Amino acid sequence: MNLDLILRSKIEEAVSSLFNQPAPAIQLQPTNQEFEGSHTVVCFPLTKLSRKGPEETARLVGEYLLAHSGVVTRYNVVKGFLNLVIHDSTWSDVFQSIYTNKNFGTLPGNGFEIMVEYSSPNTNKPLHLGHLRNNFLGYSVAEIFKANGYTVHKVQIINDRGIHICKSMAAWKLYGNGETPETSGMKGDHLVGKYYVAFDKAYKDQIQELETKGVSRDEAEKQAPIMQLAVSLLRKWEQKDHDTYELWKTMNGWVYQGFNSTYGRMGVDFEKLYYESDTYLLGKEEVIKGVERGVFFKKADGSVWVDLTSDGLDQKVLLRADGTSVYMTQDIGTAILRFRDFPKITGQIYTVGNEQEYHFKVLFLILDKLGYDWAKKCYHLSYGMVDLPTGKMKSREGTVVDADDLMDEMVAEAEKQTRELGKLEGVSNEDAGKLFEMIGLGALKFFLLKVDPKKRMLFDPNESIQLQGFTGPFIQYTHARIRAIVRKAESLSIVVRPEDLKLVTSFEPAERDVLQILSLFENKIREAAKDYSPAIIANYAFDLAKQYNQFYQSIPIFSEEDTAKLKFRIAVSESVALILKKAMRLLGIFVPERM
RNA sequence: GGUUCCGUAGUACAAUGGAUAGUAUUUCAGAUUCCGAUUCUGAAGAUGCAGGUUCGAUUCCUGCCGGGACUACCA
Repeated sequence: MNLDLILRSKIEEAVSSLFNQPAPAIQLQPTNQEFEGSHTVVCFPLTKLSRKGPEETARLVGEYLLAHSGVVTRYNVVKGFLNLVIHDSTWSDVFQSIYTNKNFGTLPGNGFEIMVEYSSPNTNKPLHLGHLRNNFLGYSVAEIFKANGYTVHKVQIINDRGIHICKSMAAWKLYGNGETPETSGMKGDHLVGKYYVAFDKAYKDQIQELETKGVSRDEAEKQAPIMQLAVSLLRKWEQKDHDTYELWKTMNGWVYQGFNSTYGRMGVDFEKLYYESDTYLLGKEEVIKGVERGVFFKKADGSVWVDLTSDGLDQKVLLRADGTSVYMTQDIGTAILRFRDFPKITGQIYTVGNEQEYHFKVLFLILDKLGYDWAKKCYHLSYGMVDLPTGKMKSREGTVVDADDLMDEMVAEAEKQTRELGKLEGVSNEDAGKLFEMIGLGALKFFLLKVDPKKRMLFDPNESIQLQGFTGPFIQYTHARIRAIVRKAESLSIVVRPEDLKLVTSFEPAERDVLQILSLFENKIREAAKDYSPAIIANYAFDLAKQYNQFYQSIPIFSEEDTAKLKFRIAVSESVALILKKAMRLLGIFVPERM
């Protein structure tokens, strides 16, 4: 039973019966701490129907609920706010339904199928801090949709072709001496990234050298030998030149190995991978068909464009004059291919940074113009950049934070703090290692997810790993401590049966507060899916943990004589632990049994 | 220039148009016979500026100030 929904329907009933008019949307919100009650109805909007003052209107609704709802035991009116006190027997019913429903927080299948794309890296360098926000966000949103009853397909598109990888290939050919991940001991993606950096350095040097010889900057950029090598590799690749193609495959293979180990550590997964090298040709076909159908047009030089001026945007190129495809062309192909592969999906979520908002606006418009009705069901899950306390993260300023390095640091910090607390007696090295990993990564994920995705955010590694405050480890700790309590109860042979809960007929305020927030979980999951925002779940989990700590502090459990009350409190603890666990799962945070 | 996002305590984040703007952290003052002292209680501290819409505005509208992103035949 969902108390929120019950109350809403009762209030609607009250309004329509009292004022003989259909009820408008009911504004129901949690009651402020300073007033008695748990739910508050905002009655100002109802005054138009009642043609009475706000307080009188609230009083009438309150009286009606008292007489007819069966769940309200008292009410009070402050200005136009109607504060409702829910009957303890109703709280008891609500709690029993949560406690006995092991699937609480997982809504039944709704028959819809969607696709979530996230990560989608280039293959010329390792993942960085921005990718972490992307991966955690995409993974979490996918999990949230699953919990809402959707069938979800997690995918990514890998930008495996183009000048960027050819740059790494060029530098490797010139300076690599046949170095491989095996001979160098480096992770494959880092090795390829090293040559991308080497390319950049050599390129800059060569430009400068040419400029001192009097060549113009534009010319120097084109003439630099290493750039010419990269361009020739790109051309050879497109002609499927054997050696070039093999080198490309080899180096991409190194990168994929590196990525896979990073993804494994992050705890994210994918059902299917798409590669641009497979989709760009389909995109090209679609564009050419579009020209034939008059959706696009060709300029004198042979390049193909789409005109979006009627939609308030510019003209946008789709094929270059030389017939090669651009980023947009590939994305058109990828989208179409995905809907062919998964004909039942009703929508697609693209997890991509907000610097590409314009790109996706254009992409969805183009797909719509091509006549694909699913174009309207595509959504760009846009997120803001992640800043560091030390300054902005920009690759050209050399302050990119590598994802692997950052995870190492977080885990090392978790280890340091845990050791300082001296909590590791009797824990094997292997278990301790797993624990540091759980805490370090939990801190990282929670910190990146607790902020509204669309906002630019500041990541402070030190703050994130604190075991107190609005952090992942605080949630993990609370869960671990509850599990310890439950184990203790089990060791004392205390068994809680659902019927035991009926014996508790009245609650302390702290108990009611925990029950109230417990009962909101399913609403929060729905809200999070509607807003594509794991931040809602993160905030909920923190509130629940905090509320539980107050409950735990104010009402000691094992010093009680009253066994009914004792069992009730253990059941509350179990339920909180279960829901914290589900919330952590939705956020992709590992769940420790003890810390 | 155009489009767009953002400006909330020292710091970092909240607030479907609702009550005295929440929470964390920091600082200060306290509590704890106990299931795990990584807990709890109290105090101090904020909506960039100017108008408008209304019973009511952090939220919606207009202008200004400040910051970011986009505005490539790059990906």
